[in-house]
Amino acid sequence: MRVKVQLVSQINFVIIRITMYQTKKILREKIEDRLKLEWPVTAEDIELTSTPDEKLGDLALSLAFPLARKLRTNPRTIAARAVELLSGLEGVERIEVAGGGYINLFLDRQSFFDQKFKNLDRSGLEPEEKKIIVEHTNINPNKAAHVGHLRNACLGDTLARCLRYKGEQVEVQNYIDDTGVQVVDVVFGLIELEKKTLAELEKMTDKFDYYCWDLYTRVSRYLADHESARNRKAEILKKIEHGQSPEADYAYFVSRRILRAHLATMSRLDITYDVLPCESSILRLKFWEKAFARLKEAGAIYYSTEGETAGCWVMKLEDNEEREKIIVRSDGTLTYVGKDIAYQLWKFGLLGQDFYYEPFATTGDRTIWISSGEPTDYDVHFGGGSQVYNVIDVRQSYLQKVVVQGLRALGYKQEAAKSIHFSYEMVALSPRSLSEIKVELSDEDKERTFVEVSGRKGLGVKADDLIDRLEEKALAEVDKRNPDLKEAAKKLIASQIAGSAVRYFMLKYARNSLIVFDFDEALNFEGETGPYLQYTAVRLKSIFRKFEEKKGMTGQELFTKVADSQFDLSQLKPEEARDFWELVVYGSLLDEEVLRAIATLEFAGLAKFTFNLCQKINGYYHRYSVLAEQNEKLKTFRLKTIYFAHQRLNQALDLLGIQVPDKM
RNA sequence: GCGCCCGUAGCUCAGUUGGAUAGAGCGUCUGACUACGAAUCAGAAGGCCGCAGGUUCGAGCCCUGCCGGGCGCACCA
Repeated sequence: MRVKVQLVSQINFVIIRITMYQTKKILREKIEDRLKLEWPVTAEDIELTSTPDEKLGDLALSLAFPLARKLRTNPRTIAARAVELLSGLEGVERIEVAGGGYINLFLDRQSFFDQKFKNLDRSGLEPEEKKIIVEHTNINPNKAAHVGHLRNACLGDTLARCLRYKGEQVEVQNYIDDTGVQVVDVVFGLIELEKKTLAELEKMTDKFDYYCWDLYTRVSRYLADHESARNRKAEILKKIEHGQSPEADYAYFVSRRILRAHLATMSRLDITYDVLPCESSILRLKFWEKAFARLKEAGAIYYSTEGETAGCWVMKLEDNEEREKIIVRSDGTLTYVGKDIAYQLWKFGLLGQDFYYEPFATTGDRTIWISSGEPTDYDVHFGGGSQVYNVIDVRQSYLQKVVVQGLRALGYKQEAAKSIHFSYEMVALSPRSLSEIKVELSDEDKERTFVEVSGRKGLGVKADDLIDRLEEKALAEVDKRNPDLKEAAKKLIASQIAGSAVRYFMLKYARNSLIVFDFDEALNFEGETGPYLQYTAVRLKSIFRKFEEKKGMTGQELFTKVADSQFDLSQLKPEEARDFWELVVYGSLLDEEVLRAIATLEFAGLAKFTFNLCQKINGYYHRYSVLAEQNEKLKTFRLKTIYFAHQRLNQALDLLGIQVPDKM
């Protein structure tokens, strides 16, 4: 079932962005001012890191080590002098030398607490780009989506969320290759093997993407075995590229129908798009011709007259003079790279031309627009970004380099530098998962410890199958714990749990790490998983629900309206003071984690951070009862503490695309 | 052959861009539900960080070589 889900982002936590990022920023400047009077230090030398243990301090400087080398003296001497120079720093309680020369800072907790909990909306994060384009998903519209596509979409969607959190304007594009060879294969199958008319296809109601998944595999095998059929395939390709033919009508029908299936699959994970640029529109509007003329003019490509590439337009590779990449084939047709160069130019607004658009679908209150080669009634525009992320797996690194080289050759140095290939490793299948989906392996594949997902071979775990299984399992768990809920509510919750499981699973691995997909791991709801994070947030939510029921006051009202001076940190027992502090400091690191994630294009750290935050939260309220606390001041203090943690967690979960139900 | 990536606990993986005692989850073993929700929490065991050199105050991280595995190098995308 497809459940329309609400975006979590708009409601609760618009205001609260308590962050260590800003504290560090201010401290760094002050430290630099003081130290540079005596030593040759710059802002970059002053890196405030966390200490390995809370007892050692809150923030650490290791600059004594490199400085000692430069000044030919002892790190401890430097550190000791630095402590003198930094004495009385605002917001810092004391400074100590530790180890071989670490300078450890202990923040003034009361003032950090007071200040941070008052200045709620000062994050210190600022946008740097005019507009950022994130291209992801990009599934050939000829078959069902599989787990490999899910990794791509989860990474791309999370990147977009992080960039938006930072304050950037983000446009999410999903490129649709509706005239490519993969669609051609399925059209060939429908016409030549299945002998289906368009009218018959339109009557097919269920799982068209699954039907095409099988058909595509059959066609691939058929074409491998029947060389004579390849002429017919080539003919279909040309007709589809040219448009205005029965074959093109099939391609249009297939690609749109499958595209809708993909969008439905992705919406199950709360993933959506702004615009769907189609290859057919690029061809119709002759984007390539413009790019072609410019590439020729700039001498970026040339007509080859000898060797294997005779009769083709080719590009020499910058890093390897020996090699050349064919851009236009000897029969005059365009390779994928050629189209991609034109597309990349358009993304930066360098083509001097835009697509036409029309609405294709809506998710929530957002419209998804699709490109058109013909004028429409809608005055909307896309593209024209100042920075572009292409989320594409690592196997296409070489082609991405060629695209960027094309931009550089045209003199667009800036845009070339701002073209970022977000590469990631593929998803492969374990032998066990293969036996679960009952596929037969070639003898060669049987020797391997894992097998690459392949749409052509039909080797893959379909995205909807995985999500279905997760929902089924989640529904059973929800039913067990909340038997009184209505059926629709249970299903909605199950879908949210399934989504969180998929998303966390796809994000927890570093992008360079190959995922060998295993059902047992993906279906796990305990430990470091999406549902664990969700569960933590749900329990916090219910604490505040109960609080509101009793007191008629929301957590936010308590947090923002009840004065901080009511409670003095020194009244806490040392153990609780420590646990409180650890939770607050850790929670305040979120913004830095987001910036790091963007800088390194690595979300595993953000996922792990969120998980660790959950562990700390669970531990905290396990040790200190909140609503049952008799001392009202202490109770208020604890409520505010977990409210803060709750908000930070909600923000982190929103970035990971994980939704928080009321119960689960 | 050339290029890129990976090798860390029994398994799956982190490791903050060279910093303090290498961390999680799963699995195994102990313990905690008359509940602010046990999808949880507390604890234990488990490591020549593939191997060998080098760089330096300091290396899982950087350099070189080797071993093992993967992916690219199409007139496919």
